[in-house]
Amino acid sequence: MVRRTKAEAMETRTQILDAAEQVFHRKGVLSASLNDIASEAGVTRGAIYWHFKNKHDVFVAMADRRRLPFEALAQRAGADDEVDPLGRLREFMVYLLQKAAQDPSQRRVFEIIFQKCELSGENLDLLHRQQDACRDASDSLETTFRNAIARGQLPDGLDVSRAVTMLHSLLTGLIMHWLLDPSVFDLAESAPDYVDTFVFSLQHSPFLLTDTDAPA
Amino acid sequence: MVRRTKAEAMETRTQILDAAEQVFHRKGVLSASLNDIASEAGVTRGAIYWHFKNKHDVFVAMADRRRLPFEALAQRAGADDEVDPLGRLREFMVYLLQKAAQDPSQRRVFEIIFQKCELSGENLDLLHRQQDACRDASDSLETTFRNAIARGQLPDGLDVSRAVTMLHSLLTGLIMHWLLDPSVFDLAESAPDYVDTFVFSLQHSPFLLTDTDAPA
DNA sequence: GTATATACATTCAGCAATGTATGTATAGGC
DNA sequence: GCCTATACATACATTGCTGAATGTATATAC
Repeated sequence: MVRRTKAEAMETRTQILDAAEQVFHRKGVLSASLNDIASEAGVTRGAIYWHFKNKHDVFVAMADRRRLPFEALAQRAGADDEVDPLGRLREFMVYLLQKAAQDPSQRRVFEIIFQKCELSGENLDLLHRQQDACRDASDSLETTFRNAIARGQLPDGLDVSRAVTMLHSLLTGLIMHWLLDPSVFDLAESAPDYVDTFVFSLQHSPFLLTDTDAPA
Repeated sequence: MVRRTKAEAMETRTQILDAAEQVFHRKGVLSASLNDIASEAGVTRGAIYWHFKNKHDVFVAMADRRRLPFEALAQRAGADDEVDPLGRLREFMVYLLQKAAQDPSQRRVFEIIFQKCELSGENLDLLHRQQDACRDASDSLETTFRNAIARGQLPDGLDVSRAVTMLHSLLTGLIMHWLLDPSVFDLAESAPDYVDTFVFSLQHSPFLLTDTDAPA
C-alpha cells in the first residue's frame, strides 16, 4: 500500500489529524511522540513527515480545524447591518459554550489547548497565535457592543473595552472551570443563565460605566 | 563544598525551588530538564535528587509554596461568626487578582500552572489536586454565600452553586485572559470594578435565582 | 577522636525521540 | 507504455535526558 490517489492522501491527512487529536488529548502535546500518532492513525512516521513539517505543524493544523469556524461566527455578530447585535452576541456565547460541552471533538481540542499544551519554547508562537486570535475577536466584539449601544440595547456610558474583557474572561473561565471537573455542573444546560446574567450586568451594572467611578 | 549544615541544606532546597520556578516559567515544565534547574540553582543534578524524588516532586513542592496561602484566606471568609461575609469575599477576590497581577513570583506560578504545564501522564495527579483544591474552595464559598444570604446581603432565592461557579469562572478567566496578554488591560487597577460587577449581578440578576426560570 | 550518616558531585549505561536519508510502488500526465 | 512526481515505509545516526551507581568530604553524634 504505497502511492495513493490524491483523495486517499487527503484521507490519510485527516486520519493523522484525528489521531493527533486523540493522542494529544490522552498524553499531552509534548509527551506525545510522532510514533504514537502514527500508530493511532495506522501509518508510519514517514507519512506524517510527508504531510507535515514536524509535530508542531501537526498541532497547529489540528487546532485550526476547530478554531476557524468560531472566528467566522464572531465576526457575523459584529456586522454593521445586524439589527439585533446583542441577540446575536448572546446566541454566539451560548452556542460556543454548548458546543464545547456537547461536541466531543471540540471539547477535546479545548482540553488540549487549556490543559495539555505548554506555551513555551518551540510552542511559543502558539501563544502569539492565541494573542492575535484574541485581539481579532476583541475587535469584532467591540464593534458588536458599539452597535448594540447605538441601537439602544446597551447603556450609553458602557465601558466597551471592559465589557469585552469580561466577556472573554467569562467564556474562558466557564470552559476552563468546567473542563477541570465536568461533574460539578452542567455547562450546556446552565449556559443561557450565565450568559443572560452577564448581559444583565452589562445593561445594569454601575461599575462598567466609563465616567462614573463610584456611584452613590 | 560538600556536606553542608542543616540550615545550609535548607537554603539549597529553597534555591532549587526558586530555580525551578524560573526555569519552568521560561521553558515549560516538561521541556525543562533537571540539568537546567541545577544550573540555574548553581548546583548539580545530584543535589536535586538528594532533596527530591524527581522532577514532578520538585514541581509539586514549588507550586504548593504559592498555593497554600490562598486556601487559608478563602476559608476565613466562610467563618460563621463573620459579620460581613460578602465584604470579606469581595476583599478576597480583589486581593487574589491584584496579587496575581503585582507579585512577580505569584504571577510566574500562575503562568506555569495555566500555560506551561501539561495535565497528563505523570502530571495527571496534578489535575486531581486541582480538582480537590477547587472543591474545597467551593465548600468555603458556598458557606460564605449562605451566610451572606442569612445576613440579608444577597437575595433569598440565589442559586448558590451557580454563584460559586460564576465566581470561579470569573477569577480563573480574568487571570488567564490577563496572563495571555497583560498589555490589553490593567488587571490590578480594574479588578475592583470587575468584582463589584459580579457582586452586583449576584444581588440583582434574575437569572441566578433558583425557582424563577424566566422572569417576565 | 572516631564512626557514620549526610549532602552533595561525578560518572555511566540506556532509552526514546527526532530528523533525515533512502527505498519503493503506483497514479497520472504525455 | 513510459516517465516522473507522489505518497508513503524503512533504516539509520544523533541527541538529550533520566536514573542509578559511585565517589567524597564534612557535620555531628557518641
